Amino acid sequence: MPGQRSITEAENLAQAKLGGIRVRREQMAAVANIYRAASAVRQHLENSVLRGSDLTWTAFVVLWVVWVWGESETRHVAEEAGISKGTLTGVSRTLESRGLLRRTGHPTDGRLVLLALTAGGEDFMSRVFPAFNEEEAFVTSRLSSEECRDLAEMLRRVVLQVEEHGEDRRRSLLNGADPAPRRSGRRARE
Amino acid sequence: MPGQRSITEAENLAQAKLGGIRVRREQMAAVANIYRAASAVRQHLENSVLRGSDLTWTAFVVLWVVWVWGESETRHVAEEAGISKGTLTGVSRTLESRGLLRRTGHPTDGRLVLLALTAGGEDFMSRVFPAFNEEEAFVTSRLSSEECRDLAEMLRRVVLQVEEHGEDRRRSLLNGADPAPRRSGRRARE
DNA sequence: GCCGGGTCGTTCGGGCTCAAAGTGTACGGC
DNA sequence: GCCGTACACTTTGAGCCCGAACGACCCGGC
Repeated sequence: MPGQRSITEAENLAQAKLGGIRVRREQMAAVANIYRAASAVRQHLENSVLRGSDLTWTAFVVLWVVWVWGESETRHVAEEAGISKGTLTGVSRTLESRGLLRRTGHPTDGRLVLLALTAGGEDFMSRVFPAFNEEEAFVTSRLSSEECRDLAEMLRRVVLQVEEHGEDRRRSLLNGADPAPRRSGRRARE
Repeated sequence: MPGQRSITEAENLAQAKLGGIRVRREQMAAVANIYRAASAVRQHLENSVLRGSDLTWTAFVVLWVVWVWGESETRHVAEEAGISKGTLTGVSRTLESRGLLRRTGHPTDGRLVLLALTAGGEDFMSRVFPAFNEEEAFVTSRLSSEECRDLAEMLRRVVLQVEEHGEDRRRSLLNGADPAPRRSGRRARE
């Protein structure tokens, strides 16, 4: 079970595997737990409040972004929701077919598409968001509000570090070489 | 850009949307940032150390689990890696086709399948893990080791809360009703 | 007027994701 | 030896996921 014990155990085993090489344990444990917690929270929410309406976490996040920000251009929604533009095309189509989201062309710029909630979508969010927030409180119930604030603040620093320096870092790791191509993805026409 | 400002702004907008209803802000911000940080970290690692070998985060995690724990039964690997058994079937096949993983039937229990690294897999991990750990240090570089420990500890409490009480919680939310079926998934034969 | 560089959303390919259904093995009771 | 229950992995179907390629569009310069 992925509790505290096995995490520590895994660290020791990894250390042994590497012989003399230094492992940055605290950093490794922090990253591992960020991911573990994200999965646990997502799974809990998908199987509780979102299950009844058969929405995925991602679909809900997109809906939430549009609800909060109002009618928006797709690229901003993708950015805020943390998914790629290509993924948003699919997700927004799913939400449209469920009658929760509306897609409209921009009146003056033909390249843009605007997303907005339908009346049903507004209704859905004002009904489901409180339940969602209630579960957010449930999963964090072993932390005080103060601790939640600290936790959020530390995570914010991780996000900012990657946002502000990630690209440079990746470039310098490549050391001038071209980035390796991805095995999957669209190919040039011939 | 999903930095601190927009998060706070989103909270205020959500509050306005709900009128008088209480929003648990700290809890909401904590959950939102857990997910944001997890995505940022995953994306950075996939586009740096994992890109050259064209492995996804999930594939790497599976490899890591098998590397650390040694030859293991698939259900334990799935559990540790935080993915479902069905997903593991696919991922382990990908890794097998890349020559990094070996799948063997259990010598005495025909139901079990054992996963182990090939020589190439061992080689790969001892080469790539140090680089991976280096990036874990990079993304957390705005936190002290002390703060990383605290962060990991708080996240551990979130994970434990969901693991220990999540199922009961979901059951009680349903209030005796049958869980809603998922739209996707296999159908009965007729 | 039109041409070329830039931007936008969409398409595409390979792969991941889950849960439910299905297949096959194990093992205790009789 | 056979039967039923339990268990472990695989298959399936619908959908998410990314990034590169693509086509439609915008706009400044000429």
